[in-house]
Amino acid sequence: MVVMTRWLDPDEQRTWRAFLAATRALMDTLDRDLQRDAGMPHAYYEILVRLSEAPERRLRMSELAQAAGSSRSRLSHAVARLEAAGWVRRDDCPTDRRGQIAVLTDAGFTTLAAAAPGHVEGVRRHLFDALSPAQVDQLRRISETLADHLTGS
Amino acid sequence: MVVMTRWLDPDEQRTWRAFLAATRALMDTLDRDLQRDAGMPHAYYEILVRLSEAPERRLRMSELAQAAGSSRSRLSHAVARLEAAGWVRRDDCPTDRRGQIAVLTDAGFTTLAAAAPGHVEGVRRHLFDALSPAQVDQLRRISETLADHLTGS
DNA sequence: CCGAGGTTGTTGAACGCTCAACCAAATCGG
DNA sequence: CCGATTTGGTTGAGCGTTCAACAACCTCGG
Repeated sequence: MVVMTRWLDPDEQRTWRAFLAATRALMDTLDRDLQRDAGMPHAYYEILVRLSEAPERRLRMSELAQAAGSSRSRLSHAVARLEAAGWVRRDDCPTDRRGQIAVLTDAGFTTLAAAAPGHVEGVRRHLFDALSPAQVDQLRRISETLADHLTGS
Repeated sequence: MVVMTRWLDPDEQRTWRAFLAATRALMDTLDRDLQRDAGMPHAYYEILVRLSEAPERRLRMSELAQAAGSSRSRLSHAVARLEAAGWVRRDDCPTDRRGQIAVLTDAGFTTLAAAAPGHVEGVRRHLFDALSPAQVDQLRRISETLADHLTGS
């Protein structure tokens, strides 16, 4: 059976391309700034953030992967690098002998604290300063809807 | 001089994290689908799209990089791969001996035509179907504002 | 016409991500 | 209690991106 493709109309085209351009430019900028100023990509920064917010700054690998929106494999590679940098340590899990627990070290926390102001400033300048309060609200609703829609299917 | 960091308030935090989660999930999904169904990452798909829309399906490397939102280096590597796949050809530029012109081959066009319906369907399902018409309009304005703000600074 | 400086495009190394394969440990069904 | 299945995490290969360095060419002032 032949199914007709529901192509994008001109308005949707325009929206989609603007969305692509905007998100790419935004992420590229933040990523480059973070790499330059803190020596780490945004994905690693986010891992450190999630760890810093966890009780005792420790999380099971799989929970950390979930929180950071990362695959297990990606996280495993990433934590290996973060461990080599001295920013994260691996502990064995007492209740599950398969488990590993990633722990943010003091050095990791210090590095994160040094990187955060510059990064937040970038997010503010490149995202929030460009939008009206109403648009920020719209963006929140849109993003939450999309995130629900994508992770719930 | 010490400058106070303008931290994100809770609403901004929530917006930023939802935005991160949504864009990451969306791009990951589309990228994976495209890789599975068409054997190419989204960045390569976009290069083929831009070429297909150009007069005679040919563009100077630097214009193509601009159009696809890519660095020169990235495009150079990408076109090398696309050429190896037989989807793109390189011609010399007649007016500038430094120049190279990327040309979409018939095989490239055929591959793109085969990949497009599935990809567009994905964009529709994961983005437009989840949003109201008003939200699509909001997203367009927000994206255009951000893109202007980022590329114009 | 010449040389300085800018532009175009490529290259190779380092790095991060993906995917599939894999091991070890936990859990489930009978 | 035992085998089958599932879960947690790691590994290595292949690929795409970045960055810095580079070569070739153009351009513009003098």
